[in-house]
Amino acid sequence: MIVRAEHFNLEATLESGQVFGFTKAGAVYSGHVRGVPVTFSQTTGSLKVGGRIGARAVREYFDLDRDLGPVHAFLKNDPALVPALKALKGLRLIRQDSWEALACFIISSNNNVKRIQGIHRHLIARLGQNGAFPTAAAIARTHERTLRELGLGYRAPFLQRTAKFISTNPHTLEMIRRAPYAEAVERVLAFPGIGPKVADCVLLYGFHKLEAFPVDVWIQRIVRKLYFKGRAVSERRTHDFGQKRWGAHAGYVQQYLFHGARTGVL
DNA sequence: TCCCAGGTGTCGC
DNA sequence: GCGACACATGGG
Repeated sequence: MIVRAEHFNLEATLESGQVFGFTKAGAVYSGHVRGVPVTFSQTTGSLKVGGRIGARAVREYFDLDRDLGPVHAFLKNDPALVPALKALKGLRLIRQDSWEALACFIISSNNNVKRIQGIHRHLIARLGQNGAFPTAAAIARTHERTLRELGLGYRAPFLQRTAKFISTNPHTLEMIRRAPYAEAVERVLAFPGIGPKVADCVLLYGFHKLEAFPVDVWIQRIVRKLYFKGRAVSERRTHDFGQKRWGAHAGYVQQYLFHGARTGVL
C-alpha cells in the first residue's frame, strides 16, 4: 500500500530515539503498530507500507495530518537551529502505544539507546506475543528476576511494579490521556523509576502531549551551548526555558534539538 | 580501569 | 529545596 506522505522524514522519525521497536534492513523498517507487524519504506512524497494496517492508521501513527509549519517556523527563524531544519525536516512525533512508551522510558533512565533497543528486543522474545511488545499483564505476571535476566538491571522492580499497577488499574492510561499536562505529569511521576525527564518522555511519546519538553544530557548540553553561552544551567531551568520559548510545540522542537545534537548537525 | 548512557531514589543539610 | 552518591549493564 502507498500512503501519501509530504513533509515527512521516515528515517529521522524512526531513528530519533522516540521509539525503540524498529529495525532497518536496506531501506525498509520493520516493527509493529498497535500490535500488528508492519514494514515501512519511503520514496519521494509517499510511504510504502506493508502489513495488515489501513492508511488511516498509518497517517494517525506518524502524525501525518499535522501541519508542521509552526514547528518548522521556529527552526527557520532561529539561526542556531537552521542546521537541524535542513537535516531533519519532516521529522514527526509518533503516536505510539502508551503502555509501551511508559515501559520503554522507565528502562531508558541512565541507559543508552543501543541497550534500550536490546532490552526491548529481549522483552518481546521472552514475554511478547506474535513479536509485539508484551502487555502490562504479561510483565506483571513475570518475576523481577526474569526482567533482570533480560538486562533491565536495577530498573527491573520499577517496571514490574508499574506493570502490576497498570494491569490492575487499566483505566489509568485513559485518565492520563484525558488529563491536562500538569495533572498528567503528577500522575506519571507517581510510578517508580519515573522522574521529571522520563515523565516528559512518556507524556510526549506515549500520550502526544506536545508541551512536554524532556531534558536529558543531550538537551542540557545543546541548550547550554546555543542559548546560555556554554554556562551550566540546571535541568529545571532548561525545562522551563524550552516550554516558555516553544510553548505548545516544545516537544516537537525538542525532538529536532535532540536528534540534531546526537547526529552532530547542531 | 574509568567514563558514559534519553536519570531516579535516597539521604543529609 | 539542592547536592552527593549508589545503582545494573555493556561499550568505548
